[in-house]
Amino acid sequence: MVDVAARAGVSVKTVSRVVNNAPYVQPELAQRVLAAVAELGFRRNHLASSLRSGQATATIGLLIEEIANPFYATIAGAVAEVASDHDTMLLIASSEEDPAREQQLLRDLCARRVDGLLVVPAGEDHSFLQSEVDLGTPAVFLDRPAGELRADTVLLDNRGGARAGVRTLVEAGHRRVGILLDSTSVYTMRERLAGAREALAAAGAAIDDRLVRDGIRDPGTAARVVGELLDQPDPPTAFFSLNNRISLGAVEELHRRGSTAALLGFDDFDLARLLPYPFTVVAYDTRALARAAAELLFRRIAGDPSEPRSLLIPTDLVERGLPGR
Amino acid sequence: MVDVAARAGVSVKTVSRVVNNAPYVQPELAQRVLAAVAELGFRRNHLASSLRSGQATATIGLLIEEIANPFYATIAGAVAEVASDHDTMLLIASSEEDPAREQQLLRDLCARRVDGLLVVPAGEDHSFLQSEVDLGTPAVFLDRPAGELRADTVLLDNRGGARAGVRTLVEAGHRRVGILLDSTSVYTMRERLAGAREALAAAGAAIDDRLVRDGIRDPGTAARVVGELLDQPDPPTAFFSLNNRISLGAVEELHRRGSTAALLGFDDFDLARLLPYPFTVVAYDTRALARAAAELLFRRIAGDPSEPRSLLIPTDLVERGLPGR
DNA sequence: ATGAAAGCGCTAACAG
DNA sequence: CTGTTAGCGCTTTCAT
Repeated sequence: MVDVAARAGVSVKTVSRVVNNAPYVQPELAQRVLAAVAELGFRRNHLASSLRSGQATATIGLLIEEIANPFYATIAGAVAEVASDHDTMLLIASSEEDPAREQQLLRDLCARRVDGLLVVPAGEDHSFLQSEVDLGTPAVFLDRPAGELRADTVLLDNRGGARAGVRTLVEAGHRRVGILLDSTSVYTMRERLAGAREALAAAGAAIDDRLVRDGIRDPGTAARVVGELLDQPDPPTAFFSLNNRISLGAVEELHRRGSTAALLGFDDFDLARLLPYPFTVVAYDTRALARAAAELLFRRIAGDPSEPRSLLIPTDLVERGLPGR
Repeated sequence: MVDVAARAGVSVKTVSRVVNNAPYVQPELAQRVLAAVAELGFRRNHLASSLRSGQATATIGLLIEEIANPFYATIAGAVAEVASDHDTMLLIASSEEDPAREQQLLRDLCARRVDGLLVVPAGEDHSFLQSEVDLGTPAVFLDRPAGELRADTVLLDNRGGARAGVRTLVEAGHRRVGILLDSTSVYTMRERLAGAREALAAAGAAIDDRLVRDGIRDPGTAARVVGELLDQPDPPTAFFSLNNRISLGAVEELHRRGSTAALLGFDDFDLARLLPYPFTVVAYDTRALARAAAELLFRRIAGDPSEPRSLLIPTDLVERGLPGR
């Protein structure tokens, strides 16, 4: 900038004004400066700029589990759009479900002085963020609630969606429902399970805990567990799979066996229509979830001082066939 | 940092040393500093640090078309892993296939003084990056070659993969092959088309340009075009679809008609096994593509001064059934 | 409307 | 081993 100023025969401050499109610069001087900028290939150092001006790195941090996962990729895409509307760049970090790593990454994002944080939390305690939030780095949590920290939160209606879905199973006459999930250590799984329990309880159906199977991490395991449940005496007449990885394995096994069990899944699929076994899903709008969170964050960045808010994104039951009992 | 130094009764330099784990600090002083850091909630300002130290923002920029697209999400995931190995964060920007936007985003990334750039190019001319590269911001292009810029490039073997795939069609007796693509303005499509032409030409099959259809952007259009081609006199006996969006539509239409045409697709599917119509694909390792590019970039960042390199990632023919003529 | 000087928070270069 | 000083590139403040 000093070089540009020298070349244009003006002060650095004038260069700064021109580069930032500030008013009150004579067109003639501005021309000279622009010419010098072009000749010298000058590019403003954004780091120095935001160091001096205090805030506004025009960057937000997004912390997710894993960017390659389509759910998080969809979130990242929607967030990127909102960020782009605010001329803001996106720093993306993947926690890989490791709370220690999550904490380190969040600290690092703060050290880079992002304007705000969008977090799909992995850990249970985010109190370490309190000082950052107090110091003016707003944080919005999405998909899962923050632990030990009062902050804005945007969640799916996991419980309500599961309840509505399982209610249709009950209404179709099913009482023995096999429930397949990965881990109760994940908030969304607990909520979905609770919703299922509520719907069954409302029908006066005692829940058979032997039909609830967790630890299912991949389609192969899901297929095996479905087989085991079907092979036991008094097998389930319906299944509720709590995410789409599990649904996939269930579809395969039910199709393979020519079963007539009903299948309900949480999470929609792009290709559900083409799969060889009909099933109904509890769908939701991932982009709406992410957009709501991002827009809330930018409102906070703009200075909205109101109390922390909790938003709930509704789910939608998409019926694609559900055999009765 | 000044406050921490005062509190610990040491100089700022000592604080700096402690915070950066520099050697030659008495454990006792280090303890005092660490205590002061904790009490004051001090967090090092990464911006100021990299401003002063010249380089090393520990950030790389990734420019892609659209993060929500699974192909790019997979790339981002693999890049994030490599970056994480180098304690580096990832700034992701989506060009949305707009060359002007691409240029603006790349300039912005440079203004933020990223240590390097990973680019899936959208535009045809990247000469504007020359000065940045000369000034020490290395750039590696992936999936498509850079325009008007000598730079490292990592590409898929689009042409070879298409050639090998279509050769199997030819060997199965097919001579009339319908070719479905979105746009010849995209490098990868041109290459795949060229590979298909080569394989057909090698078999002495005159290419019927009426069987080559472009402008197919979605599965619905793909299905319609497949129908049109099958309904014309002397229809194709096989189809080659140049990406998986198109393959999806083709699968649907062929299945719907109970057709016996062979289907070959470029791009593999997660769920290909479950789809209702058998087809063979030219598969490739997207993560390998991204890893190779990222590793090359970090080698450049570390100072590798050798000539720009071009890497070619091989493809793999996955046969899942291919009816003969 | 333009410029001079100070300083954002940190680290490099030197002293001690 | 520790401290002092200067300065990264920019913007703020206050003159002019």
